[in-house]
Amino acid sequence: MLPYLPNFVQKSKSQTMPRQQLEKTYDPEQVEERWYQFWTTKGYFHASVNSQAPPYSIVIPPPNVTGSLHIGHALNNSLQDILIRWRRMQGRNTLWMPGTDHAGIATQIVVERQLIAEGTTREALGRQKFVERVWEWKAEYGDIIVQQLKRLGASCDWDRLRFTMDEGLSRAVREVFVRLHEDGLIYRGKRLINWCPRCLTALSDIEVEHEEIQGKLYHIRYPLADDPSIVLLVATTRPETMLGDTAVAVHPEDPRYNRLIGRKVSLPLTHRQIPVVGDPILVDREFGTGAVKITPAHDFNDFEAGERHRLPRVAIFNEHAQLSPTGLQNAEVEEGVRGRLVMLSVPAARALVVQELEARGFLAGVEPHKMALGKCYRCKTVVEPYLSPQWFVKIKPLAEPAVKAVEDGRIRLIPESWTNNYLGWLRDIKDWCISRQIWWGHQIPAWYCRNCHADLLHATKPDGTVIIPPEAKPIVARTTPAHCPDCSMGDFIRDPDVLDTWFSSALWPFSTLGWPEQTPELKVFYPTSTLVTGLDILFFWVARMVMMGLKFTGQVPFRDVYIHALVRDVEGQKMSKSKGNVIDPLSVMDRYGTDALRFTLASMASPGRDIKLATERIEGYRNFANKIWNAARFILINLEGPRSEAPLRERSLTDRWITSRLHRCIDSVNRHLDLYRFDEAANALYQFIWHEYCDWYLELSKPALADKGSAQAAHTRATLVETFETLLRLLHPFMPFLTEEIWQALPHTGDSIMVAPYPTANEAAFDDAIEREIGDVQKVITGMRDGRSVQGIPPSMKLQGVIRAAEDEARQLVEKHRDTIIKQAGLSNLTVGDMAIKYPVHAIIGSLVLSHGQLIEFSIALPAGTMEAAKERSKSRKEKRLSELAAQIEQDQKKLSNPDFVSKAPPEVLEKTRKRLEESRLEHEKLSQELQLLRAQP
RNA sequence: GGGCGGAUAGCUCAGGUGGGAGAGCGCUGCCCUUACAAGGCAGAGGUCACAGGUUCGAUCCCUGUUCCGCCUACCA
Repeated sequence: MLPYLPNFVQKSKSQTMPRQQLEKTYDPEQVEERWYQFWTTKGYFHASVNSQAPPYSIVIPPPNVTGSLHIGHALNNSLQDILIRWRRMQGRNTLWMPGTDHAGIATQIVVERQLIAEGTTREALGRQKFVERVWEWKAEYGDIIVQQLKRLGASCDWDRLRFTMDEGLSRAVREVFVRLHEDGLIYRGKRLINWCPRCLTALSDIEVEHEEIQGKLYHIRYPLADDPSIVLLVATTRPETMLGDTAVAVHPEDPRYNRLIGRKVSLPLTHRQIPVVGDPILVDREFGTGAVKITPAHDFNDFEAGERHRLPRVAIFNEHAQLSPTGLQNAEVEEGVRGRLVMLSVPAARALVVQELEARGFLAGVEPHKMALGKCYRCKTVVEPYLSPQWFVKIKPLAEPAVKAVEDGRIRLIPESWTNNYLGWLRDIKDWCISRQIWWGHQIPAWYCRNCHADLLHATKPDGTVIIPPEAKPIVARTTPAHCPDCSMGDFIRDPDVLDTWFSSALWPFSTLGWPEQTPELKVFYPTSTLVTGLDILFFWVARMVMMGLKFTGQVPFRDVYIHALVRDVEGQKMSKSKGNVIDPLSVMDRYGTDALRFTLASMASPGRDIKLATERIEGYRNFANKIWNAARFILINLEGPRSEAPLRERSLTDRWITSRLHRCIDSVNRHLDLYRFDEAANALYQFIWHEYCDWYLELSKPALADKGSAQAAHTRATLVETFETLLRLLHPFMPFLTEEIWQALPHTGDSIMVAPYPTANEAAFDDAIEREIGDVQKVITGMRDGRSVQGIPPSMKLQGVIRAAEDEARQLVEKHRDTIIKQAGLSNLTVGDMAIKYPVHAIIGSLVLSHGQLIEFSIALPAGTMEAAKERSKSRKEKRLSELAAQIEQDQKKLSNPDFVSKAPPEVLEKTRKRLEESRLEHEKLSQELQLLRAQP
């Protein structure tokens, strides 16, 4: 235990310096690592499968192994850690399952870049060597993000750290693939998919980002084959694809064109003639010219139209999205143009085709047109629809139960407003393309018999990968098959594709717990309790986990899904390295401390709203940490002497007051955390600690502590320790390091604050009467301070005060607290009496109404000679207040003279209005008198 | 094109079930009052986007408008 003694204790013991000379500011740097070490060695993060306590579990959204902690991670994981620490302190058997994601495309890109820097390439290395290289890379850099999470204070169960490419998780992936295939929910087919010509792989629909751009709509003339005088005008945004057209569609009920259905047009720039077909689905009569070209190999709608009309598919682009020689040949493009077109990129091809069409009079017009452009979410390259054999998950049968689970409340989305989004997406979901043409990832467990496919398996890609044609028959199995079921030979080639990274992520909640084994972990911690995630991966990840969880465990993977917002910069812009507006959480932690960062993020996590983060805000919470630090210093300095064991009711009014307020704060924090209102919980803590505990309670406690030997001091010391220790526990989930550091220095029981019990509100401690009474005292003090502040009187100048009140009750209150008022309002003495007693000669006067409606008047004497200026300032303030009151009075009078209001408003509102009116009148009358007095004076 | 969210103090945002507008930061004034100048005390600052409606009463509920985000979509 000794090496972990906090700074407080070490310093005050090891050096004989007086306690007052403890560090004045909190230094997070030398605190954080020490306590994290301590927690880890003590094994506090580890969850037990043998515990009898009710479980609470969260699986981390696995960050990419290539990742470095960004502010989004910081938010996501701070919130998770708050929940986990809160529940752990509440006594739950808590598991926070950590891990990382192999991030197929992203990781492959990183390692490829490294190879290029070394002067070699992935292709030169070959698949096996390349994958080895990625593993080496992972071994070296893969846990950077893990270290960064630790820096953030994340209390993950690191003993259980997982990786999506681990053997266990890979086994789960294979198992799921095979079972889905057996159930007919996975199939292979040649279909049009989204293709990234830079990554050279297929992408799923949601991996395509749509960007609205100002494009052009081209009108092109297609003359009838047997009567060139008749021209069909088609409209397109992609004129270069016309070379691959295999039909033109018109609406069957469009009188302008329907007589042309069944005839043929000559496709410009080619030797081909293509049919005119009628298609009510594809064609919108209102749009463009009412006639559409059909290019089944390069457009999703056209692909489907092509199926309907059994049209041939002419693919003209290669995998790099360049016009391929064979494509152009198949398209029967005129020889003259073909030579100039070959190997051109899409934009170049478009320019040339348009130019050529125009030169020959086929171009009828160009108009501006807004359209959406699809881009690869990893590299931002424009995505092409590309015809190729791929693996798909038939998703509808999986989506339906996932819809139901949310509909019937087995899964709750928070905030609820995302529910419709989620449901809408799932109800309208399309099959999921899961194969990727990269090397890093889970290779698809499908094999092809070389013997049966002797003629089919010869072609290879430039990187040496064998091309498996769509008609090849896959054997899907958990391990390499021994014999071919058809020919019983044993020579196989494995499908070279790997699975979409999100395929393995979808299994995360149960694969990390050991599935398909029925492990104790799975029994205890599944379904998990809460998932905390950003809305950007609601579809990518959350929806798919629900589908897979239900399919393979029969249970939902989690009960609550808390969806937090994105972190943006002050301007509301998405943070990105290229814009240079990133706030790096690591440098924030260096500069302001981890606790300040965590508290900032928590306090800004309002539901359904993006977080616009400014460093000033973080600085503010760094100051908050320092404030707490100094409150702790104050308490430690004043701790000498016995502490009373007396029950609360025997303690002072202020002690009872702060206890009551503390328990309201406890109540508020717990309630808000229950509702995932991290912001409200954080704000309640901030408000209470700074503005009630420090600003008032610590100040009010000073006189009581002055006489160390007094019984009063013993009571107050006890209250200080009890309340502050409780407060630290209450704050711990938000600011784990600071609270541990201080807690260890305070009298406490237990080894660590992180396993101490979380405070619960004791309603018996709530005391309305005392809160009202102290509230009145605060009002009097503030009123008198205001008076002197307006006159610019320095705090060091003690003034004579007089308080008058007509009612005994009010005078008694003031008498009871006279010492407090004298001290806090900076008075030299205080005279209390009825309305007959005199004010000092040079005095400014004020008045206020107490909580029970009694009016009190007060005055503070000013130094001679300052009266003239003081009167003016005082006058204008009183005038202002007077007009406010007048407006208030008028408003309330109007209400109360309205018979509808009196008869229809609820009684308590009526009562409140009457009381307010009465008090306003009282104060108004008093103020008028004071003002008159001021005016009357020379 | 659909869907969702937002518009409240100079800035960033809170404001369960309608009943005297709040916080943080910033700003102004006075203060080094031995826990804290990363601080204390006090203060200024708002036709709650606009127009209607419901109601005794609307920042809150309803309708419409404008502007701004986000998600989604195959209108060539």
